[in-house]
Amino acid sequence: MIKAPRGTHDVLPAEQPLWARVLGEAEALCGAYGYRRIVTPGFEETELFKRTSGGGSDIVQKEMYTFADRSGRSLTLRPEATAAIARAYVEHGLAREPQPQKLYTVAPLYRYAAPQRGRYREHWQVSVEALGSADPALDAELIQLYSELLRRLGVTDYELLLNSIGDAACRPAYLERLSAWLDRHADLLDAEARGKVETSPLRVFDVKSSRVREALEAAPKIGDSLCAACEEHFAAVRCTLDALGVSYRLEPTLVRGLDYYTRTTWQFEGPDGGQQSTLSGGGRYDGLVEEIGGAATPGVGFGAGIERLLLALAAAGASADPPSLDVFFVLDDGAPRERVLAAMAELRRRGLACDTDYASRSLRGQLTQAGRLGAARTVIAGPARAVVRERGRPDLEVSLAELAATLAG
RNA sequence: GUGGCCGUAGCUCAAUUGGUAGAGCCCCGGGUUGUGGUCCCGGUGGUUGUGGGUUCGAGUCCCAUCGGUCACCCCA
Repeated sequence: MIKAPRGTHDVLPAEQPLWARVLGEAEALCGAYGYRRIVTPGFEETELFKRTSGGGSDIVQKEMYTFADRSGRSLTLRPEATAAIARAYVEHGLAREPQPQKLYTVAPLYRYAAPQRGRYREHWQVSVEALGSADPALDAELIQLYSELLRRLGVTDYELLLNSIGDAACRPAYLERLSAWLDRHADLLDAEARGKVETSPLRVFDVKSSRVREALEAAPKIGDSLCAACEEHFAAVRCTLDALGVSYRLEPTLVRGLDYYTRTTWQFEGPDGGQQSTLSGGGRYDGLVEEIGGAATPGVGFGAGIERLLLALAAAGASADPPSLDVFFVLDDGAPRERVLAAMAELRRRGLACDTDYASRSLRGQLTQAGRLGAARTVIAGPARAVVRERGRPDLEVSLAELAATLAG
């Protein structure tokens, strides 16, 4: 039997109401905050992601779905949305429109990682980005937007981690200090940490070994090495978050997986006990647009995992109502089906949700089906007359000719 | 990519030391019942993830493979 590919999943009709609620709230919020929807291709030139994510990133090193098309071009299923949005921003001259450009997209992303609960090879994210402004109020706005989404969906069990990782002015000097420290204390590190010293020293802070972590507490932190401009920016972000009533925990070792981040980085951590607890994550990327050939342009944004959010929602016991049905038509023996179908079409034209039996069910079976579908009213049609049945009301008998008018009125 | 655990009907699960594959729910039909709910009766549905192997005989043991899950890794 052919099954969905490893790491992918179907979203069945029964799950759609909850998906619609999540996506509906997300889109409504983006609109309320002035973000406009953008849709980019599902795949891009491989070079785009290689350049922006960074050669040392896990995405580029082992997670991209890269393939050559029939003409030999190297293409990659998008593993993240920000680079694609920045590409569109440059390509279509959005930089010449009023700044900032506040954009969002809802799209499936592809990463060849080992599937696990809450971690898929194809997963959906809502990505929200503000390009063209370095205003720290935007960092705070984006963070607050997502916390508002959580609030609206009833997710309260989470934590916001916040950090600043500096910029091109102060990070290089910090990395040298860190590297020097790591060299001096190489004996304290394990193999995993040593491996990172070469590729991306910042990420040594990610190691799991508690012994190494303890040792690293004495290592220089980026927060103590920020230049004045970064320091000021970060202070403004925190100040605005305080004003917005968003609580957070400063996490000096929070480093995100993509090379393009500068200054503010953040992550929302959900309740799911396992390792896949990140609900959303983002940060500022003031060098990204320039990296792909645009003018120097600041930017900030985040990606929020839909499946992860659904997991948190399930933990919070959330549910959503299935779509409602206005009228279900039951046909008794001898009922003229064509006339009933015509009446149904007329009602649908008037905006009523109608359905009937297509499975040759018995009268009892049809009534059961009406109940299952949650029909507000049920019409039991006979040869010449019909009974309109509505919960809490006496049955109403009408002729078939009056049926559509009665139900529409 | 590495390691542990798991894989029986659409769903949740049974099946002595290897001996013909079952139940509940769901679905369909019927009976009961002043609504379609309840209760009762009956029925449909499975090459036991897949492919090999051992055996007179494999859901059960062995190998491989696919998938899930947990951990590593990493992230959403």
